[in-house]
Amino acid sequence: MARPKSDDKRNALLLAAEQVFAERGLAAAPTSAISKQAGVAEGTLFTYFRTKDELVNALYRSIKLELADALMAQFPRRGPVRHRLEYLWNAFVDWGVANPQRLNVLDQLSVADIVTEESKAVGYEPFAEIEALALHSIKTEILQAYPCEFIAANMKALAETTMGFMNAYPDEAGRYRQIGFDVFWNGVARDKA
Amino acid sequence: MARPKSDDKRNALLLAAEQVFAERGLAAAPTSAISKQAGVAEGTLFTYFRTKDELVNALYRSIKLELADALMAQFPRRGPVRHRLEYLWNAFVDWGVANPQRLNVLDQLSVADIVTEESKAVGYEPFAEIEALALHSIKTEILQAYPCEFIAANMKALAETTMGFMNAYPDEAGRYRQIGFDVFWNGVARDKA
Amino acid sequence: MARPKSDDKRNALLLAAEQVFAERGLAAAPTSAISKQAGVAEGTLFTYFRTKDELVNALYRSIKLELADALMAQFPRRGPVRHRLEYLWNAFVDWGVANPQRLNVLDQLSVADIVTEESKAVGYEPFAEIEALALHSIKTEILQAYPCEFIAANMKALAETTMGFMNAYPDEAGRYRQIGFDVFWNGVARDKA
Amino acid sequence: MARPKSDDKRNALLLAAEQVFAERGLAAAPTSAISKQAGVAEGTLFTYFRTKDELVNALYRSIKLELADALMAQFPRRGPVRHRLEYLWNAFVDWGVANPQRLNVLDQLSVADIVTEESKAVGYEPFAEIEALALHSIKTEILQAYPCEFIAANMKALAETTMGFMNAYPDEAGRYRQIGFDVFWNGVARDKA
DNA sequence: TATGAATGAGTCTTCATTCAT
DNA sequence: CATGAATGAAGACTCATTCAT
Repeated sequence: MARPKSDDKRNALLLAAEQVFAERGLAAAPTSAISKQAGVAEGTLFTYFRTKDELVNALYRSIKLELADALMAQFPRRGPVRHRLEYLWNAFVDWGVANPQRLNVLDQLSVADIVTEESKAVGYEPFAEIEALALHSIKTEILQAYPCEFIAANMKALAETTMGFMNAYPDEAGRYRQIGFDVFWNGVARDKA
Repeated sequence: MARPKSDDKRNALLLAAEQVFAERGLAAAPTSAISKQAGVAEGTLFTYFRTKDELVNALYRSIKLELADALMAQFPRRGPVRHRLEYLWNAFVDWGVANPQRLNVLDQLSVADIVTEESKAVGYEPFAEIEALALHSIKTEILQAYPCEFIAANMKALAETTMGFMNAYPDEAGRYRQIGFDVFWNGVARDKA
Repeated sequence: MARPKSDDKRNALLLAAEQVFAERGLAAAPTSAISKQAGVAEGTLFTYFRTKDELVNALYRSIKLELADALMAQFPRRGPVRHRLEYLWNAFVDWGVANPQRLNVLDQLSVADIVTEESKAVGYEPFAEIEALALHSIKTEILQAYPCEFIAANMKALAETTMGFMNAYPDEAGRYRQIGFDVFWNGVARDKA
Repeated sequence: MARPKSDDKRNALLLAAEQVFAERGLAAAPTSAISKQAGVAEGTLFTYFRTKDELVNALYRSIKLELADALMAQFPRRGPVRHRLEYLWNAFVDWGVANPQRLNVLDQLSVADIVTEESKAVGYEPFAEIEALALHSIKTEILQAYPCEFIAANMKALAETTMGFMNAYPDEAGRYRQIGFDVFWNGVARDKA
């Protein structure tokens, strides 16, 4: 499809949606509030996204993509396994702490049934790539013989938990980031560090 | 009393709410669908719960209570720490797999802002007892010197991840239950098993 | 129709209706509020009045009847015309000031279309009698040659206006009662007093 | 602007509200009936008036304004007091007889507690001007030494009574208009005409 | 007869979406 | 393409009335 005139407007709408969802909750967020926050007319939203659901799904993908980029942009392709995993961990956790609103919305979207399976698949794609890249090069070496996706899922779960504590106790954010990773590493590595 | 308010009907409404929330999502669940599913008139819902929010909060508390009971009813007060933690793990995970719908709704409610802080506090109460009982007796012995709530939160996160895999791969449910616990235990225990 | 058991309850309901209408306005007065105020169950109201409309009409008649009684109980059958009219005036106005709530409700009911024409006729009956008694014995003497009901209607209108001022400025209630009557008398009498 | 808000539609809604209130009573007038009568969709009403209350208040003000205009447009600024008062009387009474529905609704609104004090104040404004103009120039001359507002209130009360008779007996409307004014004038003037 | 839970039509209002300007 | 008024299908909640107890 030919893109509508302004990418700026599209981005403004996505950003506005994120803000409104974070403030009022996904359920109670009318499109009118989103377009207002974005500084465009109510009808304009629908020239960029055919329906509200489409906007929500686009937002989900956009956040997922940005997150994937945060993880991969500087990912070290070489070096000790522990270092590389810790790099991923820190990149993930730092992103979440730097973008609490975005993380919050991502949480909401992840349980909302508006997000289609297709979007979830698309959103997962870059992570599959990351995992493939990171874990595959690693598995045989020193991690437990668990399914690759299981390890990744656990990492994600522990990282999100850790973010929660980092946000709740900013003074000890550094410590939580560290012990969070320790829990993960000790949980899945064959030998303790 | 003319016709006393029936506990059956109240429970039917809670159950119906759970089903409808699971099917259509918390956001898109009209009270009319709930009363219909419960087999009562639309108005009847409001003689048992003054508002929709009140119903949602009651449901949250009810699920939390049931879950607490599933964990605590047979909880072994003595014995090796590992055993007792594994008991909790299995009880939680088995409950979640046996009640996927209920767990799903609990997840939705946990991020919904309809659930009040008070409800969250009430819902947390029985778990505080678990934590006190389980973790306090443990901390000094063989677990890492992490904040008690951090360990609990990690346990919950890993357990929910594990449940996801148990549901996705029923044939290997037993194995996932086991390795899930291993990840947790190795992550937080001072010495590997 | 055979009267239900308790006249007390019937009166309690009428009184309660009056209070609730005065407080919340005729429009926003649910029957449940009335029965609660009367100290009976919601259903009980409907054993004394088949419908809400019937209750409203009964209340209208009851107030009208009480008012008529206030006017006629001690009405002087003899004496100078001016005195007797002034007696009526004072009785009316004093009743309204003593029962502002009842007067307020009467005003609401008078414009509400729930009150049937029949009720209005019935409510007017005693006043017709009063007028007949008072004015007929008077007309030919010293009042203007206006239709009897026109004079009565003017008297009522002026009296209600006067009551408004008496309620608004209680310190000058006596004065308003007096000048109100003067306006009426000078308006309809053939010669100024 | 896309489609500007149309004054026609706004007026249609006010007129429709007036008709529906007159027919069914203020209490039993759903907004759906109003929008239907106005020939617009149910939702449209709420783009012109945020709430039903706002519509009601706007209607009150609009009627009051129209009435004020009917009285003042041609009001004679000079001439004998009696003439000028009679002009006002006739203008008021003629307006009421020509717009019985509007007058009826005004009466309903005047006792309804939906109409705010602010609206009442605004609605009274033009009449204050009338009073100032008419009565102030008069008080010292030939009227009784009554409070200005008391005279005005009596005038209104008598006028509405008169209108009732004019409507009830159209054949004698002219006569009632005359004798109504006579009652008023004789009631408040220092000397009989 | 008294009670109050049960009923469901009806109320005001919101909101995603369309379309005239 | 941008605008925002128009639309009408829901949605949460109320309430007069019924009826099981």
